[in-house]
Amino acid sequence: MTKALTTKAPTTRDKLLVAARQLFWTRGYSNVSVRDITGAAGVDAALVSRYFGGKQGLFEATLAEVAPWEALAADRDGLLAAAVASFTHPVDDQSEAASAFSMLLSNVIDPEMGPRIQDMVQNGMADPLAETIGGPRAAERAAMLLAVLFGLALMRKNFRLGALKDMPLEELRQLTTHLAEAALGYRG
Amino acid sequence: MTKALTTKAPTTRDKLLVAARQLFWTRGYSNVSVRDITGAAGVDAALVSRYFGGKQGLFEATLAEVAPWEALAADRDGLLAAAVASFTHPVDDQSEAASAFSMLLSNVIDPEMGPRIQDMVQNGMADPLAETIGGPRAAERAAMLLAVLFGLALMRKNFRLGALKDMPLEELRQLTTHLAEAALGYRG
DNA sequence: AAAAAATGTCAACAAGTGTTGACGACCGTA
DNA sequence: TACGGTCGTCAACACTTGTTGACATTTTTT
Repeated sequence: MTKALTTKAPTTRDKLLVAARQLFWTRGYSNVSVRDITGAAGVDAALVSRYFGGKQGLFEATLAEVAPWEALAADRDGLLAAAVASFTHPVDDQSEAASAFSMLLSNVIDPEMGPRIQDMVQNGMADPLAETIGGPRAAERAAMLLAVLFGLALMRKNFRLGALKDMPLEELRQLTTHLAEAALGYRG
Repeated sequence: MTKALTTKAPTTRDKLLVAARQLFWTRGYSNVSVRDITGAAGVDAALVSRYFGGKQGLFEATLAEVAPWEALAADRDGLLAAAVASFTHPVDDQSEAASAFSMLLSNVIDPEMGPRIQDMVQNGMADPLAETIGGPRAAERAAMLLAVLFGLALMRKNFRLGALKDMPLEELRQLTTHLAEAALGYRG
């Protein structure tokens, strides 16, 4: 008999995945040790190698969990609103989307995982985004939009600029939309 | 007699500072080991503790070298041009300004040095920038401008988005100016 | 019940971390 | 010539890193 439908006690593999994602996605790959993860998960350090083949495999497993950027499901008209919405969460939001973006920021700096993250953003965000935008200079405008979104997230969550970090969400969306419109409205 | 005016052979202390800055400012504090630095400087690893009291002291010494943001010397009219100029270098530029900004990016993620960097940007860039901008919502507009500048630098140098990384500098400045104007022109 | 597979525990490893102290070489001054 | 101070070299330290293998335990299958 397989897994029941009700929520069961989490397996060791799942405990590791949960703890690994929480730590990797906030502190970055190199700044998290295997013992940090296994300590948080309450399991033995040797089990990382057993279940995932090692630290790197565990990180890859957390990457496999990242869902495609929801804004890409929107059409050209709804794109701006969807993009802005997906980037404006409360600062301490732990949701999938919020964590995923901060994960990209925390790991693109990493000497080991940087190239891996670059590919994810280029192929999974910038390229499809340019396709949705269409028209002349689509790639440039897509890059500008991402710059605006990531830049604001960076200033708010990582640099913790006073003006942004305590701003009401409604005003933040307004301000983000203003910059995003400028990005999409760019004409060489 | 003190140091002569002509360029002399660099002292060990200077060799360490040069190597440390190059490595710390590109890879981030935690991703650089003392032996990485001393190896690059061609010096024994023990001398870091002797001259700077330890790895942390050496990092602080490199921070002391960072010059104030030159754009802040401009008045309100020249601000935009100066800000854009200070952020648009060739991707592989090794100049003081270019390295300083990539250093802020690489180390704000770091669990140990993050808060230190946050202070530098808040007090050394955001606050004085808001003062220069003046008027209503000066702090918000300053934050937006920094978000645009850092966001574009991030997309270009760290995420290495195809559309930006090979773009001619002239076009990059044009595009950066467009977004920067939008940031400064924001009215609640 | 017996065999086989999966699962967890523990100690240890080689390599790398930052840091320290002993030692000798050098160089200025008394 | 002696002395004192700075400088660089070397070995070692205590600690953390990721990973491995031996062993015991539990679960599943035959």
